Amino acid sequence: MRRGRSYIADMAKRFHKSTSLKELSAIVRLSQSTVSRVINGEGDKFRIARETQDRVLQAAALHGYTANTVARSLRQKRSYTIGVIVPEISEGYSTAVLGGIEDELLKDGYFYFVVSHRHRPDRLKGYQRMMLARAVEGIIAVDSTIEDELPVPVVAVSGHQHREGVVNIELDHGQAALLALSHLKGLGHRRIAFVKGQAFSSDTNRRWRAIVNAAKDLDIAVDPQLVVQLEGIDSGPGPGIEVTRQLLQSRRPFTALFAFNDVTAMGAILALREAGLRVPKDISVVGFDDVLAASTYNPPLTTVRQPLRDMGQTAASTLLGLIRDEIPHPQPAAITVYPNLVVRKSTAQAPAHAPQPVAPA
Amino acid sequence: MRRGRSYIADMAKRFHKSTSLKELSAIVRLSQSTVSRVINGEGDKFRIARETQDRVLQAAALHGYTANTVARSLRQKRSYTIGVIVPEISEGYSTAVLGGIEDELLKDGYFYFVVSHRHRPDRLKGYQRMMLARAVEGIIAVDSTIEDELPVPVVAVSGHQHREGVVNIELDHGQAALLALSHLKGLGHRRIAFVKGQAFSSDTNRRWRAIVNAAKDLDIAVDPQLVVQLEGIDSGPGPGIEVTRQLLQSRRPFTALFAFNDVTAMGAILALREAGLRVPKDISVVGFDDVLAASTYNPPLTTVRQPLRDMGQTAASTLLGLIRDEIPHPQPAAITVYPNLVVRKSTAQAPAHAPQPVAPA
DNA sequence: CTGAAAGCGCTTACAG
DNA sequence: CTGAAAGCGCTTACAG
Repeated sequence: MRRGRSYIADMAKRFHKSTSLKELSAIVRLSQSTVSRVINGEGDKFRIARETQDRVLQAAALHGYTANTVARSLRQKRSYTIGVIVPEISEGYSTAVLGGIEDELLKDGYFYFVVSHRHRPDRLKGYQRMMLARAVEGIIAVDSTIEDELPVPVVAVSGHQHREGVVNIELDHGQAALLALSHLKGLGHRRIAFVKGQAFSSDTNRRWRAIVNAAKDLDIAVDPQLVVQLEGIDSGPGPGIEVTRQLLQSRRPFTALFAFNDVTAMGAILALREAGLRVPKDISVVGFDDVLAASTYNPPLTTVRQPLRDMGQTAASTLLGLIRDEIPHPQPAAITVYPNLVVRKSTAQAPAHAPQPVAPA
Repeated sequence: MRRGRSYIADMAKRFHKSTSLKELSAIVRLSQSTVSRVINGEGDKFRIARETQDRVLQAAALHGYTANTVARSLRQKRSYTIGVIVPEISEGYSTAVLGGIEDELLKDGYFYFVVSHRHRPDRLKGYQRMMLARAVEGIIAVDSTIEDELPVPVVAVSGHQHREGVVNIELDHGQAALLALSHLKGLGHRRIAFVKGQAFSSDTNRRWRAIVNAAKDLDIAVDPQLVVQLEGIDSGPGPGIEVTRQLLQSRRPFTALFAFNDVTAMGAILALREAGLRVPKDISVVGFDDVLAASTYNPPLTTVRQPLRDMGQTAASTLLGLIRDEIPHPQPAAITVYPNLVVRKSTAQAPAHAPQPVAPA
């Protein structure tokens, strides 16, 4: 390989040795033990002379000493790192949660690895192993199911894993369903279509049961013919468009649609519009999550808001608590978080008669 | 702290010692050296008997041995980890790039830390230090400027840092501007408004210069009164709404608007609509990036597509090349990547006369 | 109050 | 072909 004249400089930079504890202690003429203690803020605990401490700290600052985290990890058998597993990284739901996780983790000096399994079980398993080999102290699984018993604490966000040792951060789906359905009922909707989530999403069943219950309580009939389910692993609007077209094709009348999530709601709106139906004039649509794009969509989405960022924060602080063993046993199986309804422009008064699609469906 | 009866079990799990090299070698009655070599696939290189190798591999599989990465890192002075710095994690642009980075990195056994600086210089600096203390072997900066000379290679995605040792992955902005403006010109637009990016975004100036050049080439006049600039650090549609309102208030006629990015385009459309203007009938709007939401927006956005995921992949593979010193010197200062125009529904034939806002502006 | 020494779990010259 | 031993850079009993 040919190299230019910057090679030497490059190499020097590459192998730039940052000051080690050994060097620093030689400089201040103290043992590594003492210097280490001062650096780690245990100076007072060991009653090291203030003056000595200052000398150490100054020298450290002067030489830009930062402890090598790898060595520290090896010795302490702690990595100050956790692993986060999400289904898909380039996607609103996961990233909102990641934002919350970051807030909480970094202020405690923890870093995190992120991996996305893209709904492939082998990737999910493989990454678990790799993260463990990297000594992560805990794992946060976002909308992903960890099947194995892991040697570190795990917190599941929307995972619903009722296994000993995992704490779930879960939304109150009963509340969510009630919020959405009573809003729709209040607007006069009686014939409501439902789009269930993909089978692999752990929220799917819980939310559906909650909807069935809420419908019963509110005295709303759930017509099985108006219930469709998302398929495939595509997390974009495609599957929502698809099932809405099917719904339309069945010619079963409805005036409102409750989608599994916002992206699906957007897909549904596309399909409705394609069939010549107006939202919300002809059909009201309610989404779920309140992702960033929900408010700028046209029409802005009425949606059940999940406090995604809070959920990330809670997941992180809970995991940290678990790692530090600060959470009293028995550990809670779940921490419930509450949704609220954000009413925007995709819902309106129900029309007198359920409309029919006009365009080529 | 009170503990339930699962405490012992918990602790056992927490301190679960995975098999060490020492243990494994005791089991197979070989030295750690030999076992280590076999595990690392250097068995043949050291001419270790096939049979011996098999015995080692089997025992490793049986006892689920995985080398402790922390110890390995310390010894080799390599971490197989890189750091990624983004402005904001919960945002379409960065996450698309992250997806590409992940693809490339994980297949080579590398992991990455992500941190977001949220446009605060102190966070940016602090994170650099923390990542370096964690021995990252390289850094990818997404739309962020690294000012210091770092002891590891850095690759900048849309960073434009022409400093020795950093490789920039950059879009061909000249091409991008030409694509957008000739599309608009072809539709008969002559009075075009421009929304420039925030001053802190490193793309802002380059793109603007490219636009000015392309306009000259295409013989399109750039009216300074129709040029506005985004302000603040909000990465949502807010700033776009704001400046479009100002534009409207100036009552300077225009028939098309070229936004700095898709989110801004969405904000602009909101503001236009608020003023009673229809998109694309009255005003055509062109976005930039082609984030996920662009295609589902209403109207679906005509936009200049940046191959974000590819840019992430290229950034990662380039960084890996730099780390392994496989890239010939002198290193390229930049790797250029090409945009393309995605024509959707937010642009149309220019109206005969520039429209005026009708609603309370 | 401070230090000498062991050891975390690997990899890798060096020796045979 | 295989192994004994050093050492990566820390922290932390243990000793005084």
